[in-house]
Parts: sequence; structure tokens; C-alpha cells
Amino acid sequence: MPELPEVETIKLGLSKLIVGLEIRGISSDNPKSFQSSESDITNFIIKAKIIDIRRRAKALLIELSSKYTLAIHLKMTGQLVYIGSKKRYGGGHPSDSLINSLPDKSTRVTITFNNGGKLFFNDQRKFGWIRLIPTDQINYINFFNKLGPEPLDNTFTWRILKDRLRLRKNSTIKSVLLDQSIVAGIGNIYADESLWGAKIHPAKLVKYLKSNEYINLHKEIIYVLNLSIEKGGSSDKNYVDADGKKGSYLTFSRVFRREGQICPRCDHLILKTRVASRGTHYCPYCQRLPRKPFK
DNA sequence: CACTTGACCTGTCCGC
DNA sequence: TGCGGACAGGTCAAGT
Repeated sequence: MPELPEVETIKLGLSKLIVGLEIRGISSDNPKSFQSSESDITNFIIKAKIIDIRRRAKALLIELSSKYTLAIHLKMTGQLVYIGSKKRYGGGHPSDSLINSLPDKSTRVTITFNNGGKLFFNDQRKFGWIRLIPTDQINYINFFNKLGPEPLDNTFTWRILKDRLRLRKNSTIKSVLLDQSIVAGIGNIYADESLWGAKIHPAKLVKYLKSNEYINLHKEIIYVLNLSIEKGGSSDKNYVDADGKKGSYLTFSRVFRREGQICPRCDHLILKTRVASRGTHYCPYCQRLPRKPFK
């Protein structure tokens, strides 16, 4: 679900809303969403202040003054929505209905703050999780210890992208872009979008990529991720930001969810197929395979 | 070891 | 309307 731009958007929103607040309580109705011992909650969560909000790959990190961090992964349908103590009224805001209806049956975890505000972790499919981790150990635990580089770091060059991708040179470029240990943060939407931008067929094997294709793909990944952050991310169905608002990137997408529509570059029809067991959108004319697929 | 597929869940949409 | 199946933005374990 939420990919890098969506988690980054939530990070930016929550930074303005909850940094500096003190946690008063945390509750969960589903152990897979969040589970912790009473003593850990008492010692490291209650009365801890939020001192920073960060992002690593598609995970959000809420750093506490207790030297612990709440690490959150939204997976496919997770939402993190903050609601202040003052009720909205008057209507007209696109997210009013959501905000006034929380908590609802998808609410898995609720965190309450000293100002009366609440942070709701909603997750229809229950794939997401919140874990309490000592801040200095985050990089050593499962999930975080395998992640590849952040594509929006200024140290992320096209040569690094090439070296990372070539660790899986017999795989299709799309499946490798989705592999979080190769490059962190890219998911199904931005894989399709950046491959279209770089004119690379999603099923092309990494070993057939040319240098200029790495250069173009590198440029497109950064362009697409930044554009989406600017648009507040992509809202297909579930995603909303920390204020409960949807993102608008999908109104700008070139291929994602645009099967049957005209390619904005060449006037051919966009197709949808399966690559790496994922729905995959591309233009068959300007994203061609280097040779006929055999078998 | 490299790579692919199923499982984890709930909800929605589409064809019959 | 109802029912079955496919599908949905992610990741991991287990399979080939």
C-alpha cells in the first residue's frame, strides 16, 4: 500500500501534529497490529514525549524520549490519522466523514496524548504492525536490517542504482525494483510509473539494461517519488495522510490504473498484465522488450 | 544461492 | 440478490 511518498507525506503531517506531545495511553484490539508487555508500556511509552518522526523505506519511526521508538508499517491498507481534541464541525472538508467516524471497525491501535488528541492506526487487512524497539537497535532487527539505500538520499547515484539492480541480473526489472533489499521504498505504483518514464518494459531482464537506461531510470525514480510527495501521495482506496486527506498523485499517473487509455507519449493503448505476480501497467510501444520472449 | 509462489486478512467488484 | 472467484498499494516463509 503506502509506498515511500505516502509514508513520507504522513511523516511530514505527523511532524507538525504530534512532535512534543506526551503519550498518555496506548490500546490495541489485535495482537498482530501491536503487542507489548504492560511493563514496557508503562516504562517506555506512557509519559514519553514524541521527539522526532522519521521514515525508513515504507516504515514510519516515531522516536520517543524514553530511548525507544515506535516503528510502524502500514502494509496494504494501514492508515495513521491524528484527531485533535476539538471536534470538527461545519462540514465541507473532504475528510470530515472519516474524521468524525473514528474509531471505526478497522481501528487496531489508538494512542492518546496529553492534549486530548488521539492517533488512530486503522488497518482493514491487519497486515500492518507497530513495534516498540530500542532506538539504537532499529537497524539490527528484522525488516530494517535488510533494507537497501533510500532513493531520495543525495548519495543515491545512478551508478549505485546500477550496482544494486545487478545483484539480481537474471530477474525482471520490475521484480527487482520491488525488492526492498535492493532499493528501499518503491512499490507497485512507482515501479510502473518510473519504468514508463524510463521507457523500459517491466519484464525486461536486468542483465539486458544499458547504461543510459540505468541513468534514465534513476532520474525517473527520483522524479516520480518527489512529484508524488508534492501531490500528497497516491490514494487508490485506503490511503489518507495524517489529517485524513487523500493524495492526488493518481490523477497525474501516466500508466498506473490507466489500462485501455492512451499513452501520453505515443498514442498507443496502455496494457495491464502480470509481472512478478503483480498487476503491471505499461505501454507496449514505447516500453519494448529487447527480444521476443521465448517459451 | 537465485528466484517464484503462496499465505497473511478483509472488502469490493464482476460475471453468472 | 446471492455466490464464487479474482484482485488490491507489501512482505515473509516455503517451495522449486
